[in-house]
Amino acid sequence: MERINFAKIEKKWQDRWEKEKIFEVKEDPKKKKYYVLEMYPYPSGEGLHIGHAFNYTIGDIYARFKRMQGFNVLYPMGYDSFGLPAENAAIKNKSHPKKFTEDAIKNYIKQQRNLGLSYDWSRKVECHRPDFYRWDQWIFLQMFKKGLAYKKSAPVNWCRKCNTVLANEQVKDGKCYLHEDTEVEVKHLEQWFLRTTKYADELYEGLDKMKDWPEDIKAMQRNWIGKSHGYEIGFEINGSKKWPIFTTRPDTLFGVTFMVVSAQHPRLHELVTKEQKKGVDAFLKKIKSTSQKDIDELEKEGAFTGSYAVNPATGEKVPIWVGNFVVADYGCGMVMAVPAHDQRDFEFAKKYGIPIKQVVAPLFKTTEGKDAVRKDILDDVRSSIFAIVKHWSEDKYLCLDWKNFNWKSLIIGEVDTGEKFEEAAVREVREETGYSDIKSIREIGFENHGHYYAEHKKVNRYAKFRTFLIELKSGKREDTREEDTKNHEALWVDGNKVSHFLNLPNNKYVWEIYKTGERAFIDEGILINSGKFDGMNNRKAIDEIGKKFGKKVVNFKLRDWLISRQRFWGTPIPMVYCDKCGAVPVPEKDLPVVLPDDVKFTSERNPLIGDEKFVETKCPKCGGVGRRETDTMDTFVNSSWYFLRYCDPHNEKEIFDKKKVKSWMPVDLYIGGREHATGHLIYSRFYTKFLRDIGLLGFDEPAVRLFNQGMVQGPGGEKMSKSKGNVVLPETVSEKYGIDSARIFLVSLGGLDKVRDWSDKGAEGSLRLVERIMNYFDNVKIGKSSAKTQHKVNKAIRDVTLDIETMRYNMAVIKLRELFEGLESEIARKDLESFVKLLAVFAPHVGEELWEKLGNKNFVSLASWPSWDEKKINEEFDKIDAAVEKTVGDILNILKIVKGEKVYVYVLPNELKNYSASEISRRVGKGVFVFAVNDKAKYDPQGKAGKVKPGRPGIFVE
RNA sequence: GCGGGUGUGCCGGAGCGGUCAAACGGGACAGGCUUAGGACCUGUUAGCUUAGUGCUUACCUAGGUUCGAAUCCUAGCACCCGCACCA
Repeated sequence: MERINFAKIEKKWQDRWEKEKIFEVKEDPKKKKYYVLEMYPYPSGEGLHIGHAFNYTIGDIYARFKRMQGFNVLYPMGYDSFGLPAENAAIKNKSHPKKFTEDAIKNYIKQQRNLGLSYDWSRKVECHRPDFYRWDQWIFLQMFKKGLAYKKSAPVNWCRKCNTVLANEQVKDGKCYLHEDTEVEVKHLEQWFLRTTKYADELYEGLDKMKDWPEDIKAMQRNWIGKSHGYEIGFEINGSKKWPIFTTRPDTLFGVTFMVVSAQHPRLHELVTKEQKKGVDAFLKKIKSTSQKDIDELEKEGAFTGSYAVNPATGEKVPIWVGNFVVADYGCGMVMAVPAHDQRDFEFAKKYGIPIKQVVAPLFKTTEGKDAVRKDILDDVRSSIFAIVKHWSEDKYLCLDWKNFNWKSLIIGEVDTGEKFEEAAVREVREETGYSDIKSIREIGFENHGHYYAEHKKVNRYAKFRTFLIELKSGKREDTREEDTKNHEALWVDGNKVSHFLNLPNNKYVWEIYKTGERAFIDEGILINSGKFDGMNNRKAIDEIGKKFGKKVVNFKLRDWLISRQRFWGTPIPMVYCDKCGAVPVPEKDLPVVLPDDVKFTSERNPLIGDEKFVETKCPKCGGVGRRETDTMDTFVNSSWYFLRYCDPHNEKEIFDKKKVKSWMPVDLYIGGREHATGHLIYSRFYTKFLRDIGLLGFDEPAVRLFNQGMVQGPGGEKMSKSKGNVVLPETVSEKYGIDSARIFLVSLGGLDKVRDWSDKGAEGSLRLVERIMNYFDNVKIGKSSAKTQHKVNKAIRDVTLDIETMRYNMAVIKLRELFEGLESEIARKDLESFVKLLAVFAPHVGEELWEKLGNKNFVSLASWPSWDEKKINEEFDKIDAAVEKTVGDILNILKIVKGEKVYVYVLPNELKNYSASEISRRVGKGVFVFAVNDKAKYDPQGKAGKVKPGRPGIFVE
């Protein structure tokens, strides 16, 4: 087959599309709008790789599809052109980041054009241009007016490599999001923040309504915003002021034995007494010197401040510690510590010898079987013990087998009046087993309660158990009384078999605690040591105790967005500092504050700082000497609203025309990477809500539907990277297979949201398809479609339409393939055109070429999407195909037996239609003569065909 | 620890109650076409078996629901991803 010159075809159509501006759109009240958007890229010097191509192809296919369906499709592209790499490149080459950036953009545009993407290029936005970033500054001023932009001193994340601070969202795993090898340091600086927390609740609750966003992204945002319900409880400190603390577990209030304040708490010094200052300072110094990495596995540490708080529930005085595990800006920066019921507090208390007070006890209530609590019998409340008795020389434990009750237990016993628990444990072991030579005894875990029917005593027993480990010194035994031992047999059980041996849940539980080590009890249980709340279920007690001692509050993990960056290549923050007036906003009429073009990039330092022309200005308020803010904004500020600017990209009077935005927004389909889940995708939601509240927008969320594409990896399943040398470039791919084949290949590799590996073999497969299609068009006869063809075409239109709609492009391509396989050598023009239309969204250049070949003068890109006729779809045809399939198999089987001879095959068309004979003939190859026959008797004198089962085609051989 | 997700043939990957030994592609193998072919066409690709069939074992594992399960439920295992000292 002659090689097709894809490069020529691609160029031809890309030029025509551009020349005739067919993808440029205007608002049109007569058409329904559809806004398809891919996250605009940072124009890096490296250009696009095949992963980008995949990303854009997803959107392009959808945009083309919607356009052909008659929607007025807005499908723009732009560049996130502020950012560090450009600045670093400028420093390296002693040039200006603008030059670097604009070169990179040119390259991007060229590459994207070559992918055949149907962007409306007239709407391109580039955020490094003053006509864009002046509106960043304008929004900042609106936020400033509303108190949503503010400056404060705070501990901030500093990246040494970026030489600037970072937002919380830009710190991943303690590392900088741009430099995975660089640990973020903490610095205390005056910085500008945007008050994202004002919208925390709406950002959180709004997620429930976003049905067309992926679950995982919404989960990540929920987790990031971190809404939690709890109570604020005031603790009196040092006899005077009340400090509030936040807790989700007020049910454990009676168990508070100390308080912990954050080491970063701004009011820490008020708590530290003279006597303790030295200790606290030493502690603070120590934790400052620990690197972020160590903090990850850090043990809980702290120091006593010397102050005390009063527990409002018990009136007890408890010490206040400073600790490294309390976050300063979450909740109140101080926590009530309940070591018995919080694992962190538990570890801290163990380490510093602080008392542990249990206030919740696990309850094991038997509700089934013969031991189930009986309703008609009163409870008998008793104090009881479990004893874990360890063998004097081996790893064995003494257990009881209660044959008549089907219990397998540890040593269980009741505490007599006036007796201590330990004494009872020792006594019970002696009475029930005879062992009496004890080396040591210690308590294990917490009190736990059992509620069951005790058959041997005929009572409902409510037992409060404490557990003791008793180690024997020797096997010395005393005599036992028969009445104590008649119900059970004492056995020594191997340490690793005890867990299987025991069959009572509470026994299993205390054994588990003994084996795995003691820890805080955090599960559901019954309150104890809690005054009048004793006996209450702790879940219920959360509200009961919370209400009594505090007030209900909601807390968020989300922090305000730190937007100051100590770098040049970003939007200047429009503020002026004046000795008299303080921080003064630049008046709107003076916007934009423009980045100078003539600065020298000589060092790592932000060159704005030394640029007197930029810095020196007048105070807008008093006219006196003013100095401009030299920090710039985080680049995520630009991406928080760029999608609005596409609606009205050249407006010089205002940020955008409200009417235009109203007619295009919100984005109907937003495509981009998962990595933006908790950054860009939260920021842009925040901006949308703010702009709505100042009256510019009439909707709540920027994007109706979000789609996260999967990553494209290198051939071996490895991430593409320059260092590995496995980067696949779209240019190379285009040259080898044509970009249309590559587009088809990329989207056929399985779900679009799944990871995929590039493979040359796979791309060849798609190329074969494209070549076969083009070849078919060279030979096809245009005439009439058979009913079968009509069936196939209509069914394919229906299926492909649905598959594209639901973004199952891989399935759509398969349906297209199947359709193509089934096309016959003669076909109606309309059906052939439908096929081209379906193909054209995936393979736009080839689509146009074939469209033209069919004699069309317009563009298939603007043709209307084919509709299908349900009446033409007849599943019978698929059954016939299956029958043909089967018959071919059968014939080939027969051929194996009658090898080498001429074979005549007669096909009885009980299931097959007449035309199937030629299809069968084609597939079984030469040397076999296939005939369709109607008169069975005539061709089948022996009646062989009669043996054929109904529902299958009959064949027989002459 | 919390949260999201995934487990199917040699590989990628459809299927999500019967029409499933399981689409489609890739690979491998066989045959045809041809001077030749890495190009194209046709077929095979769990095992056994038959002249068009039938059977067995199969969709991570173990149970369950059902006349019937790759598909639904329960438990477990494995892997991937995100967040994580958030009180």
